[in-house]
Amino acid sequence: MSQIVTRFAPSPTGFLHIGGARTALFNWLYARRFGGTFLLRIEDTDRERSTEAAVEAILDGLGWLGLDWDGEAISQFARAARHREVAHQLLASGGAYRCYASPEDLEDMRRKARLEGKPMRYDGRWRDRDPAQAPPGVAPVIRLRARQEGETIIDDKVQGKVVFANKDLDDLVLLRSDGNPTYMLAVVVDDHDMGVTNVIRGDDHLTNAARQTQIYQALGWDIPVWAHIPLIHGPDGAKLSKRHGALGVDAYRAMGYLPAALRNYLVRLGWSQGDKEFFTTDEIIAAFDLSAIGRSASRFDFAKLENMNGHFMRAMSDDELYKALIATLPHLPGGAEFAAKLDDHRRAQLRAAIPGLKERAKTLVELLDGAAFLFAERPLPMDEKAADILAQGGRAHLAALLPKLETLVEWSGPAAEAVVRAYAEAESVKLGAIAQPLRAALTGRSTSPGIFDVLTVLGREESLGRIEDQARL
RNA sequence: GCUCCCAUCGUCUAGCGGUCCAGGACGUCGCCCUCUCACGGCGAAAACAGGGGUUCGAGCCCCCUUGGGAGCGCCA
Repeated sequence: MSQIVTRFAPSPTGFLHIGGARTALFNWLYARRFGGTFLLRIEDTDRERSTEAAVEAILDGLGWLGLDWDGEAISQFARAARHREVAHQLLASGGAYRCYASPEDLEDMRRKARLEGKPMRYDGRWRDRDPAQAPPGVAPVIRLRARQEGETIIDDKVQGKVVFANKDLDDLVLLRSDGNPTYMLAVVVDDHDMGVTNVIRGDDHLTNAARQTQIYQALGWDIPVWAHIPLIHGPDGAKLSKRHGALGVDAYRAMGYLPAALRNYLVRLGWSQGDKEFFTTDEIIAAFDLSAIGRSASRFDFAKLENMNGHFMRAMSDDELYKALIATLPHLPGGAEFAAKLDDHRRAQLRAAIPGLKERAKTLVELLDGAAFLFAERPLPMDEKAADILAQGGRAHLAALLPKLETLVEWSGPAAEAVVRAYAEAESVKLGAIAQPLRAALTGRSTSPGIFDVLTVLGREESLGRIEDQARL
């Protein structure tokens, strides 16, 4: 088997959205699976809409997702001369011809086609016309002299065999009148020159594959193996657009998702291996194959992503998770302010709190939120539920408990627990009746990690201070 | 309109003619665990779009209908 070469070819007209990320992932996986090469090509031939910022966003997004490409990213625009060369080569061989039809002519064709209920098709008026008849002063385009009879067959790894009648495919433009290549030409030339063996992309390109096949044939080049994967839809089943769901991958980072979780989720959207849901990246690489990809579009479901992310967080070691949180801080809402407050003491507290926190968080955002009590300053603001707990007899318990806690020689979870339990027993109340007021006083909320863990992480001085603040009111 | 693709629980999916009165996961709802919230455990409700064939037998094959989607540019 020859060496596999795949590529991801985004156009830098905006951020890297989730659909593009999945396409990149599949290409990356396929290359990694078969020991091949994964290339990146920026399709920046549309100078009007391409921006440097978008290129940056795409590279950043791929980097964050862990999809490393081989070699330098290639700029399609920089290869325009080569595209022109190929167009002229085709012209010389008779595989293409100059077309002098004006935009108005084309508009007429379009109108007529619509009137007759037919799809717009270039009528080939210059296909066999003597160029001597060219109207003066009109810059021609170069069109492919496509086969008009027979069929063009796409043997697709995902879609199966798809047949297009050549009569339905017209003579596409290869080179614009301004001398710039079209996407169709550029893709074929670049994929060929880059040695791309497998083209994996969204199935919105399926009909393009037929047109590109014709170009390959005219050039006498080998046709790559096609794999057109189904698109992702938004939660409501409609096409993923900026209105709903089609966020840039940076947004997913800001929502606190882990790259490994997002990869797992994305690959399971359309690809499966029996009932297995969770995969390490190595497992996916080992198991991935195009033949297991379904052909129907799927919806993006945040609930499942979130659940999956929670699994990944819990599966991580405390150290890894801690590092991931710190590294992601600049991207999380409120993360920058949080980072500013991080001194050595607080880093240690945060690290110590991770085991209790990670059971309760599905995203890094939730993890950060759960850690908020560590950084709260006395006197703590109480949320509504916490205030309720304290108002309904909680304060009295705290006042009674405080001196007992103050006598503790050794400040530890088990020691504090012994005191609290003894007190609850003496008062003939359930542990919860004491734990909840404590929680309220210590965190300002009605939910938190185990209360004895909180006591430990906060330390003696801060804990007693917070309890006293509430006991005194 | 034309061409092409698709169709199993709300969602992602398993199923490659009999072992499926359809399995798993998320979500939902109970119960258990329990200092709260989570986690975890147990359990429940929940689907083969409809209609024709083919076959001894169809979720799996064929056709039609319906419903989704994509493409039809001198955009990519």
